[in-house]
Amino acid sequence: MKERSKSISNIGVKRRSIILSAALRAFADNGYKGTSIQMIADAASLPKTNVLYYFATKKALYSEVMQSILLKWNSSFDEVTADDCPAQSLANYIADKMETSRTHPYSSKVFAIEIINGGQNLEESVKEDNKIWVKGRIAVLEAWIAAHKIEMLNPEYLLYHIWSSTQHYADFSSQIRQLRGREMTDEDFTEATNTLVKLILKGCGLQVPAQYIS
Amino acid sequence: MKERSKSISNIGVKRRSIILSAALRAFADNGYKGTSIQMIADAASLPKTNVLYYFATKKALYSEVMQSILLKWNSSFDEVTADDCPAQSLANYIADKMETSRTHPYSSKVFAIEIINGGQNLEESVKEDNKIWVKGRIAVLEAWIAAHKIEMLNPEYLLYHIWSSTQHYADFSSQIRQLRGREMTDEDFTEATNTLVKLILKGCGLQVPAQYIS
DNA sequence: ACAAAAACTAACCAATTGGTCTACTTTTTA
DNA sequence: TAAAAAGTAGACCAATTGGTTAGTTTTTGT
Repeated sequence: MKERSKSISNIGVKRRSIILSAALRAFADNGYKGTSIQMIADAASLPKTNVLYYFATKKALYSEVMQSILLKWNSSFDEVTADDCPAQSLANYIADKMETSRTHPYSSKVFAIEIINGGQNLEESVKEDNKIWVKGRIAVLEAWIAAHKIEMLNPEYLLYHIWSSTQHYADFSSQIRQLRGREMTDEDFTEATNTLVKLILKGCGLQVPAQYIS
Repeated sequence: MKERSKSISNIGVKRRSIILSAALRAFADNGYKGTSIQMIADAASLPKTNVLYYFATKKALYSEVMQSILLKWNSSFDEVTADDCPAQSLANYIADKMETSRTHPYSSKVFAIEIINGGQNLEESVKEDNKIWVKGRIAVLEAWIAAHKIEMLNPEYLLYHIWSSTQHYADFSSQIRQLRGREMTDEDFTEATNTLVKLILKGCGLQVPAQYIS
């Protein structure tokens, strides 16, 4: 059995992915400036020059980390239309975002720091794409409002509300851990998700889908 | 009229406060590591050594910035008891936090970055104080739940919900600005506050106080 | 087996950083 | 009014940083 396709820079692909993981974690814990290439190299058990062999500059490495983050952030809400059920769609979106917070906390943190610091390192195209996405989702929310399917409110603020309350569980995990004295378990996340779904859906005057009632 | 008390190192007090302001802003925009003493000195129109004259080390300066932040974060919710009206108390708390986001965005950002990065630079006593505060507030919320004044839910998650959704307007202001194409005005903040109050209070099964209906 | 391509790495470098030292000026105090 | 204290600031330093160079080792296709 040959393994041609596998062998083409297979090792390179693996190393790159190891470096990207180490970098993601390091950037989340220390910020862009607070992370040195040496730290990433150490975390990946590689010499510094090897990291620079795969990623020409620190900025380039950071950019790729950021890109890999944004790839993970697709959700079922992307395809929701005005014909879909608001309660189900919003509940699923909240649950999706909470799942991302649980499984990819470092991604959320790196993104958060980037935005807090002004998003200077985000490519303009990424910002524009996001703007388009938001416009589309707001259109759906407005259609629901017009059809009296959800309460009247500024849809923009509803989106911010969902983003902030779900991402909080990733970004502020250290504070949450400190307050409870232990890490959030999977069960805790389920309870938190159901609480959020209930709070937000009731806030919009919607019934909570059965699957989100604990 | 003499001015004895005023003259004692008056200039020092002023300089220190100017440096602290410049440092707050710089830390918010660039993170701890991303901020150099030189940057702060430039922003304060002082030579670098002058900054180090007032603050022995960068860490010491950062600590003082952090302390000044936490001082600003008192709110009427601190004194709320089980006898108070949940709807009014929670609505006021949300409005207080939104007002802090509006008037002290840099403080919120520096604090957020600190927590996201693990809170390594926060003194243990600060964390303990916060833990005690949270315990006290949770006790009040539990009393409200027991008295059927608000819906049954995990009070901890309600607190996180309020923190995250209000602080979002400070921390993620660059994203919000990008999406709307302009800064949030005071009127926008009022609308956002009222929207949040409505969402969260309805979520808890409470009536929105008249003053928060736009 | 072997040449080319890919992967790796030690040694090195210029720039920036936090911080010190020293000397000077201004302000306060007795 | 003179000494002491507070404030200002240039020159300097060791450590760390991102990045380069130049050469070696390993992998690969033929």
